[in-house]
Amino acid sequence: MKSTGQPTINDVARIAGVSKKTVSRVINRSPLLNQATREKVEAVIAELAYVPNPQARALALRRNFLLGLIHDNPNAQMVLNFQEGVLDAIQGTEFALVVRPVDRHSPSLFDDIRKFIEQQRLYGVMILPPLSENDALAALFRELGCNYVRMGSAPLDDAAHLVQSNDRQAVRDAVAYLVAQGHTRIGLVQGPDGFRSAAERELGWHDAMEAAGLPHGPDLMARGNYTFETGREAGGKLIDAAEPPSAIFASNDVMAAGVLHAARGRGLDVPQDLSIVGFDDTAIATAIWPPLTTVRWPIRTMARSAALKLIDPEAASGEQSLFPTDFIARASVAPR
Amino acid sequence: MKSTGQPTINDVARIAGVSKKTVSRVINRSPLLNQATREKVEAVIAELAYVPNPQARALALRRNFLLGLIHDNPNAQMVLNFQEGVLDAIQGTEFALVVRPVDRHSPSLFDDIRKFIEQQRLYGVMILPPLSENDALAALFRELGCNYVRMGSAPLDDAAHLVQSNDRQAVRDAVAYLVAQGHTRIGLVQGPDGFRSAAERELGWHDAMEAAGLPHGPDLMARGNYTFETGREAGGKLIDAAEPPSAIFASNDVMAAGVLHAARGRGLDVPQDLSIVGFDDTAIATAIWPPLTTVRWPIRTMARSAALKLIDPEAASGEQSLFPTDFIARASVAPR
DNA sequence: GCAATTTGGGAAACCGGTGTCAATATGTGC
DNA sequence: GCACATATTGACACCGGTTTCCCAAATTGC
Repeated sequence: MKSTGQPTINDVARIAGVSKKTVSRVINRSPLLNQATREKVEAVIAELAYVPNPQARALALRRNFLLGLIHDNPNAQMVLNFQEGVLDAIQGTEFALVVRPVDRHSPSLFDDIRKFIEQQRLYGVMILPPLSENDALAALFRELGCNYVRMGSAPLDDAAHLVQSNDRQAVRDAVAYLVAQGHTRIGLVQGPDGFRSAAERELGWHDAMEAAGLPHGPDLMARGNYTFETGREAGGKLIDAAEPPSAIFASNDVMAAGVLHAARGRGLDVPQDLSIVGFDDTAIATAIWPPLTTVRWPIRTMARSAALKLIDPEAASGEQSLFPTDFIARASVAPR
Repeated sequence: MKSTGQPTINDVARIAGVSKKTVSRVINRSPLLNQATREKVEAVIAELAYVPNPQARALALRRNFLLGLIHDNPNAQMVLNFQEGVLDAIQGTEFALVVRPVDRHSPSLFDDIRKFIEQQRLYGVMILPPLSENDALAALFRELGCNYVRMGSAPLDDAAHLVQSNDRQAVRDAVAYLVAQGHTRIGLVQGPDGFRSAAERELGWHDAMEAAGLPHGPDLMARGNYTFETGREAGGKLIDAAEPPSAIFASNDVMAAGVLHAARGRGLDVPQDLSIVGFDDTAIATAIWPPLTTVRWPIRTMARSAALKLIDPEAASGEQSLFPTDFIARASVAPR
């Protein structure tokens, strides 16, 4: 007779006058169960406020109900939105979300992740860019028999293991908008080497410039690494060129803010002297002046989809895995 | 003979030629164990890459190794830094971090949290502001027998359940800095009603103004709710006043960015015409122009401390629970 | 050299669930 | 009224660890 602690299935069984197994059947909505029995047991469950012990279930079922999120992303808002999206998906289920920030430059990265997976025996993991672009890492998950979903900006894997946005198309459209505003020299601040998203966004710029018959040589390109400071440097380089652009597309919002900073430091007015477009629509896009024209991708929805793919692959197989982006026009672009 | 799946304690015991219990003793570093036996078992463990099943351990020990993080914070960078700090603390242990974003305005907030705690049977939870300021919530955790630590800007609880920064002192110092720069009319953009941090920061401003014998009436105060937009409105209100301030302290960085925005919209130069100071030192502080003078609080260290308090209360009892802040002088302040 | 005391390690029960399979009612066809 | 199918429930082993209890071997004291 234990009075302390939460009630167990044995307590419920004893009080309801049935066997453990019957209680288990009620919990799991087994169809072969008498209605009267079910109601009797449910009444006791409600009375005791009984909640099944997930650890015991995990042990018996040989799988737990933990979803992992592995990330090393410089964009906090993005990571948090992703977490919220996962929560949308697991709301009301017995799943929980375990987070694991990592350092992608750590030499022990793979060991750390392996240890994490083996220790926690996760039901599945979700991987955020840029880690998600690492095929060796995906191979590790397969080797460990751990279900996974990668979040990406381009085809990395089969649909079952991926949620993605079409960054190339999105940037193509964004740059086409600049062209429609009369801009003919449009600079590009590239993202870092090794980021798939950076490569895709560069391709989008390239596509749009080529389609419009506009120049798109290396003198219109400068590389950053998704940080404010590198965006400022790259922007400065483009602005200081012999033939500076009248508009710049930066591969993310933070770098776009850097470009803005560089322009202002040189006495340029944005958007009159220079139009700027970013990517991500994070909080900074509306926290700077002028507010930034940018591209929003539905990260929360994508996160929900990623979690569903892990929880219930069959049900999610009908779900899309390529998500559309939104172009958000704000005051940082003016007609030429 | 199971070839698939991870090795269990039984596999180790069989191969090492000892009993389960002996293996368990090795894992738990029981002292009453022969050195030779220990080494033999350890060799087998290493060979099989055996990792104890945390679910089974959790079941047998009647407690699991999950730390929960409950938050509803508008500041993504802060939440993420906190997560990283917790990870610092649990690195190398068997603990994992489970996150749970919530909506503090949801009518089912308490039910949701109660369900979360009961379902997951967490080892302990950490609560971030502003949720951490809710005493009824703390009472809920006590009722549920769930260990908790609150993160706060002022005394909310006994030291064992709290990590805090001294916001009042920090703001007092920051405003004193403005006074030292020759400013005599210094405005305050308050944080939202009901936020303890907002109240503390307001007190700090009040302290400093009073100490300097400067005016600190309601005409120098305007309220925001920690968002950019409200910061912009509050800043506009102060600037448009009959006798506008030459410097403004905003209770967080995002609102400070809003004030900057408002100033620029009215043709003021920052810092020449208006000096601005923020609070938090989040990413936005250096992503705007001019970079923001602000106050940094050691959130990552505080998070580490919070996690330690949960994991090992005795060891952490010596730890401080009041953390010092840093004043970060940048270009958004100029002498009057 | 023998009893007393440590020390090392095993057997079995247990944590709180689930799966398998058999047992017990109930209903059906003849 | 009887053999048989079917619906409902329970007994028991099991998931992979830990704890309790106890015994055998090794060491010590005399």
